[in-house]
Amino acid sequence: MEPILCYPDPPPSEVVRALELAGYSWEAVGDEAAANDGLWSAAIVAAEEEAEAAFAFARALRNADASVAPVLLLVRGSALSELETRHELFDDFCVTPFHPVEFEARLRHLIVRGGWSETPTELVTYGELVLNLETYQAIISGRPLDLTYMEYELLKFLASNPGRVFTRETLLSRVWGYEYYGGARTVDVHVRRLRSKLGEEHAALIQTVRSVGYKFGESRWGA
Amino acid sequence: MEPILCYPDPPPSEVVRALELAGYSWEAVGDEAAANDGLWSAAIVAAEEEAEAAFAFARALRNADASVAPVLLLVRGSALSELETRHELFDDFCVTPFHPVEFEARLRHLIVRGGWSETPTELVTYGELVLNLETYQAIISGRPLDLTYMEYELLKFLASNPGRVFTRETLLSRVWGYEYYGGARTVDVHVRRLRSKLGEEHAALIQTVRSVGYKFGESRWGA
DNA sequence: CCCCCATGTGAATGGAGTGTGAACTGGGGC
DNA sequence: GCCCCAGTTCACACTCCATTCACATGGGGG
Repeated sequence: MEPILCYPDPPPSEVVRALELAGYSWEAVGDEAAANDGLWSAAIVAAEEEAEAAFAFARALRNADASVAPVLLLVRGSALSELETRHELFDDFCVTPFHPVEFEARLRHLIVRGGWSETPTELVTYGELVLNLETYQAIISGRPLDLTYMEYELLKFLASNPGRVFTRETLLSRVWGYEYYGGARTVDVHVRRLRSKLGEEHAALIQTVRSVGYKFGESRWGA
Repeated sequence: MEPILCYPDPPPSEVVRALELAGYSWEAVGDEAAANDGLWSAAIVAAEEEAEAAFAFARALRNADASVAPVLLLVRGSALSELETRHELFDDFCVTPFHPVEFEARLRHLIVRGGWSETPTELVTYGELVLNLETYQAIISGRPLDLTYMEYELLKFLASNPGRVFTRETLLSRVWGYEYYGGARTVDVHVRRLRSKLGEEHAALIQTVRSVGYKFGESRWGA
């Protein structure tokens, strides 16, 4: 996906934080000249300080025939009235200070509606393992894994909490999700099937902790 | 100027107050039938309570060919994540409780801009499949498909979100409408009819994800 | 008014997925 | 070296799910 254009350079720290949190790639520019090279999936223009300069930048973006990326304007609540005569300069605005969730929702809406790019996919990754939560698919070292529902759920849970040890009882209640009498073997068997499908070289991703349970990946406390 | 359409009837009191304050004329309706008579400069859909009904109303607005009024959605901050797959239903949203000044600014922006995102092409394509949203026709490999209304709607929804898995419940609520009671078998049967009409070679476009639901086409593996 | 087509629902079927018991393995402690 | 315990592996039975068929409903057009 194309990165997101930010103005000014550097952007406000809350913008950077929200972008990183949402997993977008971005790039900051200080003037319109720099904005004309490259493709952008959206542009964020912070008009909290030096509003006039920001408006000028937005106008330049609009005039540049190449870039038709949608513009998200950041503005103080006290400055909302200044938008009244500038509707042509932006596509959406966000009142600062903003909540990161609202910010991301507006950004996503702009990008999706603008048809500029696809939404970032929800992924769980660990090393060479990638779980696509939207498509229920798993890939390791580029090779697709053909997992059943329970195998997928178990792997997702483990990979979402790498390095942490779970007892069989915990796994049964968190993955299977119901009160369970006996049958701790169930977990073992599913772990075995997972290991065999992960293949020889990655089977060690799921480690046995004797007398305790299983954990995924390396411990955070060092090998 | 044409009045502003409000849903539900009566609208939330804060909406009424803000509209009166800003001097807009408005009218409230309780269902989509009432919305089809008359011209509106914008539509405000409050989805704070009974979000599903509100989404269904917004969808009906979008489908009604007559009304092209831009839609402003009111939504709780905690419900922002529900917007993720519903971007086509609205043009802008406002998080409640809102400040009247922000509300008015968004409304004005919508009206002035006239709803900013006209979809450039009314086509949905995936591989050899082409859906013409204006003429309600479907073509695959150059061969026209004779689809019924529900089959078309289902295929449109799936093809608009390729690679993503949807549960039967999600499909029922998103394609059939909200709070549809009854058989998940309904989805299965329609999928089967779609597959048979797609023909042997393309039947695999709709994939079954066991214990989960259905998905369309291949997965998207974000960067 | 009747027919036809679109749509929804229940039941039968076949098969993939899952759980369980039992045999097997391996390692640590005595 | 032996025993015991925990984990692993295997085979099989059974449950649950998707598919498919057959039929009921109901609305629109001829």
